[in-house]
Amino acid sequence: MKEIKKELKARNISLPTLRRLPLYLRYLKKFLADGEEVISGNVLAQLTGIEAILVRKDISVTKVVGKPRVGYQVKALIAGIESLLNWDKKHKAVIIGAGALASALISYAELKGHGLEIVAGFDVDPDKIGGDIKGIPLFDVKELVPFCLSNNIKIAIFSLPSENVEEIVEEIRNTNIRAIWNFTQTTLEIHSDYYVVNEDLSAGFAIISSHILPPSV
Amino acid sequence: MKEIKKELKARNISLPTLRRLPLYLRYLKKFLADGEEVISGNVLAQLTGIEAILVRKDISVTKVVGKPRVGYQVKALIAGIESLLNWDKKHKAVIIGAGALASALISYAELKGHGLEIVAGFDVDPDKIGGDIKGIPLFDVKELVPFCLSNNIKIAIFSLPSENVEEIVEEIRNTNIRAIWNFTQTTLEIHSDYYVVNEDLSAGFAIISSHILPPSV
DNA sequence: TAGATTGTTAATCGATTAACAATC
DNA sequence: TAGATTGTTAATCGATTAACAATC
Repeated sequence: MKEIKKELKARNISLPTLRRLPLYLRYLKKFLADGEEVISGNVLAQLTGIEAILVRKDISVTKVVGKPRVGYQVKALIAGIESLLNWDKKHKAVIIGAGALASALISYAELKGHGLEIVAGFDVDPDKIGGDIKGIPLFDVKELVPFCLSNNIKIAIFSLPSENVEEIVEEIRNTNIRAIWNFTQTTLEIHSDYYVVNEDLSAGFAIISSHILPPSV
Repeated sequence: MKEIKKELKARNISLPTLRRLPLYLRYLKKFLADGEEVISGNVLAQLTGIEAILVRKDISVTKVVGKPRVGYQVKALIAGIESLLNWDKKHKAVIIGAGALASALISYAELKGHGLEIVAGFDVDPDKIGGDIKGIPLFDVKELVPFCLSNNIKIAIFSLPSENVEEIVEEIRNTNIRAIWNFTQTTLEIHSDYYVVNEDLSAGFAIISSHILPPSV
């Protein structure tokens, strides 16, 4: 795991850059669908609302080179971003906690397009076990470890109540899971065995609400 | 709107700080529930996984002062953060697009605890109109503007397909909405009339997938 | 050729971290 | 008092932005 981080660093790929690449990709695909074959950094900047110089800096990490006076090949740029993000491959994942958020993530078509294959959900609720969400089967959380092992799952998505996070983390250490996408309210430390991305829905709302003036003002 | 941003800047409140405050708040509430009355910056750092010096820096924006050798009053700190984020007030909001993501946000209890009151959902689907999600009524999107006006709604949550974003933004300009929490795949520019927070689910996945090594390695 | 655009190197900006005096 | 912890000021670090040479 450490080597990967080091490698990303050596390649000068920052987390902010990684976060912006999907945005470029989205507009590049639209641009391609419109029949355009080349795009300049300036145009991509205008479409995404990101500074042109930052667009070029970000693109540089893909090693895709553009032609001065012309721009970048849209297809090559799409391929470059997808390759960098490993979005040209399939990623089998499990989701733990089969509630409303799990439904939302399973239903989120764009992620499927990026290679995310959620192959199973796990829950403790007997009413859910044996059922499915949009065709994704739901199993008893007791089956988590054997399922992950026999299907060589590398990614776990956490959408379960905070109370149960700790025990699930322990169980996951007996699997080949290498990355946890964590939507719970428990912050997970990055561990040498697996990489963690903590999402915090309240963080976005903090910005929203702090920008709302109290009624009196 | 510009004055708000300026004011935040004048108070030295950065976006990263705003994003971390909910995390502190979460652990402070747990700490309080455990019967603790004071907490040191170091302990809060350990709980949240954030550097102690950064914790103190972040706390400083709340104007809550601690006692050397003792720490911060937990209740005062909670109150300070909630006040800063306007989480001590109710915020009526509408959600546009009544799909799986809307269900997840409506079901997300923590947001309710932060004062977010989603009072109505809007959709174009006749099967959804007239129904509800967890008791939140769903209306025809045609009723959006009159509803927001007569209920003085200040916050809109976007969870609709990208194709329809533009027209909804236009409609919203005829309301008192001051903030848009945008979960669509269309990036919205911050406008002088309203503040925007763009969420991008693919951004988190980009970090996850780029940290997964290809099978051969 | 002239000029627009890329890609790299340097400068700036802002956020994080360190140092340390103040204080309980 | 002694020493732990706060809060502020300064230093560092990293990301963004600017400048500009290379090039098509």
